[in-house]
Amino acid sequence: MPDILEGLTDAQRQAVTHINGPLLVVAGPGSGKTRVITRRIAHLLYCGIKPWNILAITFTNKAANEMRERVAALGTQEGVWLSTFHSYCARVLRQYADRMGFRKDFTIYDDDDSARLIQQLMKEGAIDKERVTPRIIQTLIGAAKERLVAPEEYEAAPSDPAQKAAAQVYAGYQARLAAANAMDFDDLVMKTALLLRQHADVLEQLRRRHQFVLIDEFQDTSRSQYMIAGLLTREHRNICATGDPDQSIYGWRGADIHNILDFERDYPEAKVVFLDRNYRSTKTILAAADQLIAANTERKERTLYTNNPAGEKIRLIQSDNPNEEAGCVAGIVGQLIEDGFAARDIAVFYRVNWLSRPIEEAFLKGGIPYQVVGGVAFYARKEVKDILAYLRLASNPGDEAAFRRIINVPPRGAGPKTLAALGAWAREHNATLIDALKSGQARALVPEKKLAVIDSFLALLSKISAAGDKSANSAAQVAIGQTGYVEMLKAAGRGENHDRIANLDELANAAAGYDEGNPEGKLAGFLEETALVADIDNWKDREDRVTLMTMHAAKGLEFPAVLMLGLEEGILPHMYAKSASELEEERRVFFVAMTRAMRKLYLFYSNERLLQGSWRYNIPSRFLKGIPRELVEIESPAVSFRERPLQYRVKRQEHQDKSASPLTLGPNAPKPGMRVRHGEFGHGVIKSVVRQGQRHKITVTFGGAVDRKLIYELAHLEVISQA
DNA sequence: GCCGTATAATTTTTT
DNA sequence: ATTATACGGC
Repeated sequence: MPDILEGLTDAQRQAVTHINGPLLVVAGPGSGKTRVITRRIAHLLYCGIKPWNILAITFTNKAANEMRERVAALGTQEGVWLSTFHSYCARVLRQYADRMGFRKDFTIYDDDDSARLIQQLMKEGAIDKERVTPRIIQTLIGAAKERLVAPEEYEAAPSDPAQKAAAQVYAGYQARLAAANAMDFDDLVMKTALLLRQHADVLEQLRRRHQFVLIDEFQDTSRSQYMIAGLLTREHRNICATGDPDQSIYGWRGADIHNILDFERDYPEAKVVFLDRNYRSTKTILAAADQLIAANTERKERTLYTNNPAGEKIRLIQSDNPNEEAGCVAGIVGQLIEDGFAARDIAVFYRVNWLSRPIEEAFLKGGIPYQVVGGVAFYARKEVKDILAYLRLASNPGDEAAFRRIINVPPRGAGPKTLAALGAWAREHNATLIDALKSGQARALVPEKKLAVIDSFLALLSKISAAGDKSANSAAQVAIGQTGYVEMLKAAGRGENHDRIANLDELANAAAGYDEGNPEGKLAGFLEETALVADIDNWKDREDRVTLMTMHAAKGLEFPAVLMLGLEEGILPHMYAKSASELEEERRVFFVAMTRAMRKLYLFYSNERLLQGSWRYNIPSRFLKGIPRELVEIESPAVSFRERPLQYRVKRQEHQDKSASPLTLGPNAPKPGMRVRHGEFGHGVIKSVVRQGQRHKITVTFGGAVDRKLIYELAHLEVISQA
């Protein structure tokens, strides 16, 4: 067992070497949980378990990929099932699609597609959308699916207009999805649960395949996900759940914290391992977080500890308004960079996406390189979604959402009236909109002049489809190059459409990248990947930029320096959080955010903020009072920060003039002699470097003359000094 | 009936 | 920034 157990604590070793029977690992922030999971998989393989008998579910694709790499570094991992819950469900459903009445090339509708469909059904059903928005109905239907409630079982409280509207729409919504051979995100999970429940032979096959099941971030699994896990493991009971109740922050999406809190009730024989030692943060930061979260009641009692140094006090900075706050953030970030922090070591977190705006402006002014995670994600860009709609429609002619999106983009003379007529025909004949375009009767609805345009549209789709059988990239090339989309952008362009065209190039690149990694995937595989990417999956953690992201997106990450914004009543806790349990979840969001910080933590609140169009005076977040006073240094920007952004701005601009593109600095390549700091092993000196493609395999001599082999790009090393 | 332009309105967290 | 909506021109 060469390296598998090396450097593990007792508790970690217990979790890694436990093989048969249920295992619960309650892992505090920064306690080496990912390490335990990857070593555990490596250990299972070492013990002779076949890779294809291991199923590991992670919260994001990024986590899955990271895990795949880390397991590979310890030996082979070829064949281990490693994916998110949604990807796993999609994969299973494709295999058994016929059992659920779908074809295996079904489309996955994103939130936007499903909202549009609901809106359309509301229009057809003449439901007043002033009082009940599509969004509310979407949430209600999602909640019903989470409880595995079918449309005919859905019961609405008579007094609730939103529920009544949902009851009216739900059946039609499912019917239209089925007609389009499409599923929404909630269907992926619900239909998988139903598949396992209703088809004993399928369940049997899957049970036999997945003999060892690991589920990470267990505190954020939903009831139906828990049910899937339970069905798969009920017989062999080899389920390993890892997570932390204090980091459960997706309750609004159906996550049920009781899955982890009550794990031992359903698996009484479970071995439980607590990982309470933190290797990430300073004593100060950890103590503050530990004290804060102690106020919650829905949790497992524990006390976090660390042997790391006490470090600096947490700094609490009050501003008068968001602009001042942004100026302070830019000032502090600039100072940190001057003090030797790399931009990639710094992160700015906020509860709601729109808080990033003023910060971006301040960073632009200050010449601070940054990247925003999420917000308007790449795949949510209009032009990207349009081209993807062409690809989707070519791949699945039933995809009504895709059809409606692009039938008239660029304009083909098919407006609302034509579309309504086609839609009526399609529903009457139980056919797709594409069928409607092809049928003689429906064609009679369309003016003769337009028929040629329609025919070339249909021909184009066949062409894309044919290209899609070769590769995703070739399909994308056709969709971008031959739809007239780019010409349309250019014609409308007053300069800014260059960005859009560049985004389409990037889409083609993404498709090419997919083809390279998945030669068998073709267009359908690429489409599935684009449907299930998370914002965080696109985070370029190798680029030397300051990261801006929501506190939710920050889960699982760590940064030497963290700045948290908008710590005010109404924002964190958010104004929508009312019940006691919702407030506890808000506190956990705060906890998750602060425990990302390794060495420096800054907390910001502003006295005034623009909320929903009007300026409001905010009071500081109640959670700030949950942090022991002696761990915090309270500062007013007027005293220590107001001038710094200006100084910094001047400096950075001078620097910018000299360097051609300051925003594209790559990470420094490792060199022997370089002094580095590792979160767990401490300070060390790089002894040797071996290049492996994009990666560098390095040997580092840490304090106490211990040599360790690390992958430079994965080890999260802090560079103390160059060689 | 469709197309283009202009105007106003709107933001919790996300697979 | 995107989208819903209205209006005038074709």
